[in-house]
Amino acid sequence: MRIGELAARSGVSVRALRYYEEQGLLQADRSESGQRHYPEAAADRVQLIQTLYSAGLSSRTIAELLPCVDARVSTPESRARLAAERDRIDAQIAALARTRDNLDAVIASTRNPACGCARIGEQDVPAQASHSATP
Amino acid sequence: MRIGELAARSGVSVRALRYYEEQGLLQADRSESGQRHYPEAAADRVQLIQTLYSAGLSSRTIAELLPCVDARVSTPESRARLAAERDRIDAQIAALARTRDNLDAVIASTRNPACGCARIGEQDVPAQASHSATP
DNA sequence: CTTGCCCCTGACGTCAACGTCAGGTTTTAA
DNA sequence: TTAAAACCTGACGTTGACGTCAGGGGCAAG
Repeated sequence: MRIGELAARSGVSVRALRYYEEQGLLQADRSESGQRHYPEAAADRVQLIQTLYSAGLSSRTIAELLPCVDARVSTPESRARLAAERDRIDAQIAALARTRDNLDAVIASTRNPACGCARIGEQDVPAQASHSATP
Repeated sequence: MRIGELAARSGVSVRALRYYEEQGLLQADRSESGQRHYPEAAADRVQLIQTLYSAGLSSRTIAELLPCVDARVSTPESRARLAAERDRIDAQIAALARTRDNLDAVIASTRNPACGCARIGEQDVPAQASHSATP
């Protein structure tokens, strides 16, 4: 399939697909005249790329990890890299969950202003100068 | 306290604090000579702002929501806004969890390439799956 | 007084993931 | 055959949350 159809199928722009290729995330065969031609599986790959982007990975990181995902082989370094990204995502999930709970508390307190609910931002930070770290 | 100390305490840059003020997220008293002066509570507020940023909220959204957090009152619109952000964060958490599970599967499969683990990116796509014969 | 550190206000620079436009070629529909 | 649609390669524009630099002021210590 050509780039327009892939864009339509995967829900990203043509420009984005060309950008992915530029970043080494997506390969394409070229026709005689230079037009890109993709196999069916490209749609899944684009979905995967989008998923990883939305998880906060950069193009460079994705480019480093995709080959080992493709081949399903990993060096110790790539395994460490994968595990590190997994842990980063875990931490991000935890932080988001705390934020969501805080938002819920705010919603509850603003719904009924008379209550003595805990204030948002007052989690349990006994010491000072602590970054957003593991609870 | 002055801006340098607040920056050191909250772990963000002086530039960021001035930016927050510019965006209407953080108020400061001014000394005679124009220097910013913050109360102790400002550190907590900066933490909150950082938390909301890291949850993917924009300056504008934060600026719209902070007053109702402060006053703990909400109009129907702001409640809806808060709930919408909460739901967005929930969805983001779910997507991240799926990505993390995918990453775990990749890690497992690359750790032991001989196993027949599911491939990443194949979540629930019941459409046709024409695999080239990968043993 | 002057040295050094902190502070001020602009204002331009950065970076990533694209959007968009220009100018030209290829493919497809009429 | 021809016109529209799709594609190509540059290359510049956009956005958000700052970084960084320039140029100048304020204040306690030596």
